Amino acid sequence: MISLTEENYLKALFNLANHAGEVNVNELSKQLSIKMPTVTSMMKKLAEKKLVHYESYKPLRLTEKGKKEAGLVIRKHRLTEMFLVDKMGFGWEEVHDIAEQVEHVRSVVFFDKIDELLGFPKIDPHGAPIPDKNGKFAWIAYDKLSDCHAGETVRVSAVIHTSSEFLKFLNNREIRLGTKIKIKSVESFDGSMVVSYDNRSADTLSHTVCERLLVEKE
Amino acid sequence: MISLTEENYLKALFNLANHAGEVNVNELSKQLSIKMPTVTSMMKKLAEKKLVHYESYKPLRLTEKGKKEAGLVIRKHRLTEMFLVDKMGFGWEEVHDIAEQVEHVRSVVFFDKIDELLGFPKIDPHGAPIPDKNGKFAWIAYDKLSDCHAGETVRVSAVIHTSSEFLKFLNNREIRLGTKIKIKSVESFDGSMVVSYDNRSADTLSHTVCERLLVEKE
DNA sequence: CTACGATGTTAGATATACCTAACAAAATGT
DNA sequence: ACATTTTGTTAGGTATATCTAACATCGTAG
Ligand SMILES: [Mn+2]
Ligand SMILES: [Mn+2]
Ligand SMILES: [Mn+2]
Ligand SMILES: [Mn+2]
Repeated sequence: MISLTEENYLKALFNLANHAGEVNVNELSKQLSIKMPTVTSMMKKLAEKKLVHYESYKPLRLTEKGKKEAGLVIRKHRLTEMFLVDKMGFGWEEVHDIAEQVEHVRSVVFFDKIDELLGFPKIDPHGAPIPDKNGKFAWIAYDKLSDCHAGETVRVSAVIHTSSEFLKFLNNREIRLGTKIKIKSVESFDGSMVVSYDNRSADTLSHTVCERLLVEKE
Repeated sequence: MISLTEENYLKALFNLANHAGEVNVNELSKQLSIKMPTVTSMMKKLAEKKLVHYESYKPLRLTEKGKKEAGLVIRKHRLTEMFLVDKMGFGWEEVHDIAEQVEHVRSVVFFDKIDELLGFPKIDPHGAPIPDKNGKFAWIAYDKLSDCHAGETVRVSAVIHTSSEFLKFLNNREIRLGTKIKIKSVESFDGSMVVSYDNRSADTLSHTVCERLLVEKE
C-alpha cells in the first residue's frame, strides 16, 4: 500500500528526473517544501519498498516499480484535470490544486469512469501526456517556442511549469492549446518575440513566456 | 483546520445522535471501528476545538459549531454521491465508498461547481437531505414502509442503512426512489408485506426490508 | 445493596510524517 | 591543495492517530 504522502514523493521524483532519471535530495526537498532530513528518511522507506534506488550521497532514481506507480498517480492527476476542465467547466488555471487532492482517491472504477466519459484522452488540459493503465507514458517531442525562428508558423501544443499565474496570463492574451502563432521577429537582445495569432497582429511575448510554450511546427 | 480524521468523527457523531443529540463513546467506537481509548482522546481534542461537549462518563454531544461542521462534511458527501450517480453514471450502490474519500477534498469552488451542475439538489441518491451551505438540514418526515398498513399506496422516498448489499437487493427487485407501492397485505406473524408495484403484482418484502424503506403516503 | 458486566478512562507504546541541530561528504573556487 | 559552500546524513525531538493493558465508574440483576 502506497500512502498519500508516498504518492506525492513518487510524483515529484518522476517530474524532477533528468535525462538519466536522476534526482538530488536537495531538489526533491525544495520541490516538496519538505526539509532534507525528512526526504532522506522517506527515500530509505521507499527503497525498502523497492520503489527507489537509494545509496548514500548518490542521486535518487526510481525503480521500474517506482516509475510505474508514479505513472499511475500522474495518470490519476491528469485524468482528473481533464475531467474538471472538459466535463465540469473549470478553467485550466483552476484545476491543478483540486487534482492534487483528488489524485489520491483509491478507486479503480472512479478513474476508469472518468477515462471513459472523456473518451480515453491522451493529453491533459495543459498538453501533457496521460500515462496508460500500466503507468507508461507516450512521449511526444515538442519544440519550445523560444527555440523557433522568425518566419515560422507553429501551433501551441503544451505549456510547461503551469502555475496558475502563467495560465491566467495566457488567458488574458487568449493563447490556448491549438493557437496558431506566426513568428514575425525575434529580438536577439532579450529573446522576446513579436508574434501574430488569431486577431492579434503584433503581440510581444517575453523569452520567459516563449520558453514555457511547447509548439509543433506547421 | 479540521483534519480528515476529525471530519470522519464529526460525521459519525452527527449520524449516530439520538433525539437528544447524544452519542455514547462505545457506539462511536463501533461505528468507526476505532477502539474506545482512541475515541476518548479524540473527543478531548474535539472538545478543545469547541466542536464537542465532553464530560467524563457523560454522553457526547456536538456543539453548534460541531453540528455545522458535521453538516458541511455531510453536504460534501451527499453532493458527491449525487454527482457520481447523476452526472457520471454510477449506480446508487457504488457511490458511498468513493464519496467517503472525495468528501475530504478542500476546495469551495469544487463543491460549488458540483452543486451548480446538479441544479442545487435537495436530496442525495438515497433520498437523504443535502445540508445547505451553512450545514443546516431541511428535515423531511417520512414513514417507514413497515409502519404502513394493508390497502395503502405509498411512494418510496428514501432508503436507510444504505449498505451496498441492500441497494443491490433493491436493484434486483427494481425498487428505486419514486417507486409507487401498493400494500396488498401484511403478515402479522413476521411483519413481511405482500406488495405490488410497476409490473410486479405480488412481491413479498421482509420486515427487515420494509423497515429500511422510507415512504410518503399518496 | 451489592456484585458483576458493560462502558469509559488512564497510562504507556507504536507508526507515520514531519522538524532542528549537529556533523559529514562532496563540489567549488582561488 | 585547501578553505568554503553546498549537499546530504544522523541523532533526537514533536504532533497525530492509532493500539493494548490496566484501572475506574456506571448501571442493573439478583
Ligand atoms: Mn497538474
Ligand atoms: Mn497530491
Ligand atoms: Mn453515503
Ligand atoms: Mn470519509
